[in-house]
Amino acid sequence: MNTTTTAKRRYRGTGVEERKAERRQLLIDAATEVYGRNGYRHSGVKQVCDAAGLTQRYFYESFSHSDELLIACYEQAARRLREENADAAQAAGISPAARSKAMLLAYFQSLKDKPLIARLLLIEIRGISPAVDCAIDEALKATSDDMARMFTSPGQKTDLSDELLLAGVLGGVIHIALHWMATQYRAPVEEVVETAFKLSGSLLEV
Amino acid sequence: MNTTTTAKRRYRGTGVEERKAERRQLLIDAATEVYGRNGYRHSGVKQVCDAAGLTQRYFYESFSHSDELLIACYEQAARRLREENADAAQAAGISPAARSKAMLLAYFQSLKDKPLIARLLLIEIRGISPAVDCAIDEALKATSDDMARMFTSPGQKTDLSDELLLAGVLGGVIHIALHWMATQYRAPVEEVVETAFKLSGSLLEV
DNA sequence: ACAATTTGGCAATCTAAATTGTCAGAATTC
DNA sequence: GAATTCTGACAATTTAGATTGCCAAATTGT
Repeated sequence: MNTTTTAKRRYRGTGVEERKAERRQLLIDAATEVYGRNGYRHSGVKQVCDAAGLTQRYFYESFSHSDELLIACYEQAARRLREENADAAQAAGISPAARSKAMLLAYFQSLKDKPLIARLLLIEIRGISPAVDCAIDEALKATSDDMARMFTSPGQKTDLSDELLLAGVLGGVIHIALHWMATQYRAPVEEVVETAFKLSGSLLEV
Repeated sequence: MNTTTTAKRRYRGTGVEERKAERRQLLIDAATEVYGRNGYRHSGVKQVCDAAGLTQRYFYESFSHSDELLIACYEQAARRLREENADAAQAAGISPAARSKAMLLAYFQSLKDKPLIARLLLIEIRGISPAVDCAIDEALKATSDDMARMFTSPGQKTDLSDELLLAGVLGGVIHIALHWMATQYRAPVEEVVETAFKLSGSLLEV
């Protein structure tokens, strides 16, 4: 049906591995879209393959379970979001307040710009399988570390090792995002950032 | 097999409705246990019925979908928890700080005492179906309202209508609980309460 | 004791989806 | 242009579980 995909076919020219990797990435991107739209547990292998323009046969070429694909999607999305946030924070100078605000702005703006990814990252994601939960925990831990770094000035030796409080602030930020999403992103992003910043005040007043 | 259940059998003596209601409650209690232990999506109708000492036939007598039972379990657990918290807060006097601390203590203590219910309420619960999500949102909204009431002294006219901030603080409290649970409730409850209280400081400084 | 009702167990059915298998035709290499 | 490899479509198989149907045993009212 799709002769557009034919354009990239060179088989033997580019090694088998490369084409295989292309298909894998195609599946990840399509799945990110589908999962974000329907939710993981309301999407099937077939649906994802159709969206990717591939047949089910290729699904099993790259992934053994559905979970594996979900994890790949989640990790890709989470990594990109973290990178964007880190870049934004970098660009904001060294003041903890300025950096954390920049980071929050980047975070919320991304969620608004890519609502499907927001859904993938924040909703319907827990409890699929232990492996998925594990990937989530790792991503949250990494984000939590990022946050701790934002709130500490370079020379400062403030102890932001209070994991519980960090987890709480991060959870708060996530729920602010969830509430914002549930209300169709009605509030302006600046207001949301301000609210999240207020919440994280407990980290600054050490 | 169970002749213990026979003790309550009186059929015609107690009306059909009453026995039906008993069975329904039996299912809810058993399901709360099973869902808390395995997670909803890894539990089946059969498993729940076995745990309740009833056959699958009776499941369909009281519920048309599995979802319906899940919602019933969730609502019962959420309602009880809110009641306990409200009672604890009541008993703590009128100072907002004292009341909110009492409420937080009651909340975390309950989660520790009933880890299965904690799992049911906080994990693996989102995204089952729109109806379930709706029940969750309602429960969270109610809890959020409770919180707003705790943080306002009776005579005060402080405006705690900032839904976004309330959602954030509640989310933070939930994630503190999640982190606590994930680390086998290692930290003493007082410390957890203190952390949550610190986080909610942004509500008091108005 | 006997008829009527309720119960519990389990088999049969239905559904949906994952996973595997087959194969004809397209593209590539030589 | 013939042999080889890759592709896409789809059928067949498996699996898992929900949902329904049936019946013999237990319980009750008379």
